[in-house]
Amino acid sequence: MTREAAAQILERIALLLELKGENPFKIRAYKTGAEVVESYAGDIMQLAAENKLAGIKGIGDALRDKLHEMATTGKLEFFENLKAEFPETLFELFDVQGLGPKKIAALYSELGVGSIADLKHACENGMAAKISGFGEKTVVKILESIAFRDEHASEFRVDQVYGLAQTILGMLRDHPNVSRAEVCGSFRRGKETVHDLDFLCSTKKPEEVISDFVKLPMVEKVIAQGGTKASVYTVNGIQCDLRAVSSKEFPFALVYFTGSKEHNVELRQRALDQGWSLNEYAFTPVEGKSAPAIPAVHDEADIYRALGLDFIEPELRENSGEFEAAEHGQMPHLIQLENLRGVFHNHTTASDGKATLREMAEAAQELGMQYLGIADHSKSSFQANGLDAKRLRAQIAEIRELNEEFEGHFRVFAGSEVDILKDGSLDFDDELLAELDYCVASVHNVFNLPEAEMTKRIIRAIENPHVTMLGHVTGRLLLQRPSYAVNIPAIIDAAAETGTIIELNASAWRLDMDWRWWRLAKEKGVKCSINPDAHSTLGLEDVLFGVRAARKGWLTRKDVINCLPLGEVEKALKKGR
DNA sequence: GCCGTTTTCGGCCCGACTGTTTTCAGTCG
Repeated sequence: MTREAAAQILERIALLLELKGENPFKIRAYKTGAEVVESYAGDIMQLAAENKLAGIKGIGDALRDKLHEMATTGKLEFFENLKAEFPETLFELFDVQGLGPKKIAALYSELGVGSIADLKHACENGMAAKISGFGEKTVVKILESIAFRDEHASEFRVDQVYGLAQTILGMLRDHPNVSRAEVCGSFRRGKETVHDLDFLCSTKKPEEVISDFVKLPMVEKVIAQGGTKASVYTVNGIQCDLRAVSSKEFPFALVYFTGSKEHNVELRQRALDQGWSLNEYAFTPVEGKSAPAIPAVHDEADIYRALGLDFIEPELRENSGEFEAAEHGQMPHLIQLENLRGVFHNHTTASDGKATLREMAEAAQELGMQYLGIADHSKSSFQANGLDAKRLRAQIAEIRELNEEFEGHFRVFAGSEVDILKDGSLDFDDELLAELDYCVASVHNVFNLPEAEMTKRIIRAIENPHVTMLGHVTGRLLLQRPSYAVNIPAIIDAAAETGTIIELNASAWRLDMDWRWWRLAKEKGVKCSINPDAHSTLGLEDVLFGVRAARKGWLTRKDVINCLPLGEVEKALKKGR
């Protein structure tokens, strides 16, 4: 059994015990146990199998025995028995906003609600509203949350499909009969969520490639299979399509299947203006029209060039200004992952991170970074073990001490992710903020303010001269929670005026501020910081998703402060201090 | 269920908000 599977079982035990109204501290012990199993540095399942878990904080006698059972037998009887008391689909109810263990327990025991479908039914027929503690508003909120969920039912965050996309692409490229292969569609365009993965390959033997594709180990169900295309569902319910074309057709098909539809419509119109028709296979002269000779096409750039355009990066193909830029030689030189020199906004075990300060610093160096910004939560974020003034000062001292070891070739910046309180004031006083190298200000509570009030709240925070950057501007969690009401253009204006950096939170859950706003921000002169918001050493690698979003937002290395080398970035963190 | 220890059981994470109820339980961060 993998550690992920074991951790999930412990988490599910915690949920079921909550439903049964067990001692909350016992429940927390299981949750902590799940965390430990997931993030333990070392092969915890091997240790569990060998009964060598003694001394690991958070794993006591009971969890030690349970982990041993899981590691050796592949299952846990205690969990099997517990699980059998409830329907399997019950877990999905925990995804509904506003539903916690108590309400779920009431719904289940009084109405037999055991799935989202049951829940929807019970809300619509008025039964749910009759349960004590439930009312009209609760029901409305539940239905809204279900609708939001339905709306995004077949969508996936990019982190959910990234590994799969790379694996399948690798397998296609390794196939003896495949010469070129690419992932197309919204994935290639760098969208924040996708609903399927579109693969394209060039081959002389399409049928063989297709037939091998549907037999890939991760394929669970074949939806359709023909001579040149196939659709399958993989283990995680992700739909993957493959199209096989000839080498000559490949560039045309690549443009066509990358999209967007709107981009393709404009592209085809431009081809027509030139006397050519364009489809996924070729340029063809339009009959009865005099047209220039069709040039040879070997790659996508040749197609754009033939139409008098500079190459348009896939991320920009949304028909939102890219054609004008490509026509006039104004395509931005988009930022690349390799341009990043450091990362801000990261957490450690001091608040809710899983790795220590030192571990984070080592991991950042391992990734080739020149600096690492720490920004643990502030005291109002109790749930995240936020630091109070005393602990923050101790952390600053610890960072200064650690920096001496690096002798200037690497640096940890001492920061804080300070809560923006309801009225726009900050969780720490100016005196303490002044002791930091930088400060990220973020909203973590009271999400339901009217737009004007929320906007005012955030602007007040960024007007503070100590606030270097604004964290996750809208608070959205992709596919799970919409953003709170906030006037983004007004925020951008205020950031421009005060010289405040806006974060592009690179966590695949957030990607916030959204790529759609970055061109405006850039025009106004607002700088971006691509922040992984890492809660573990692995989380640092989320900058990858941030760079994709930044590219989609037309950003270059000049727009992103963490492309600056160590010697220069410090200046960028100063804001009229 | 875990931890620490004044070695055998008491303490363990706080506060705001919402909607319901009428003083508070449940949820969320």
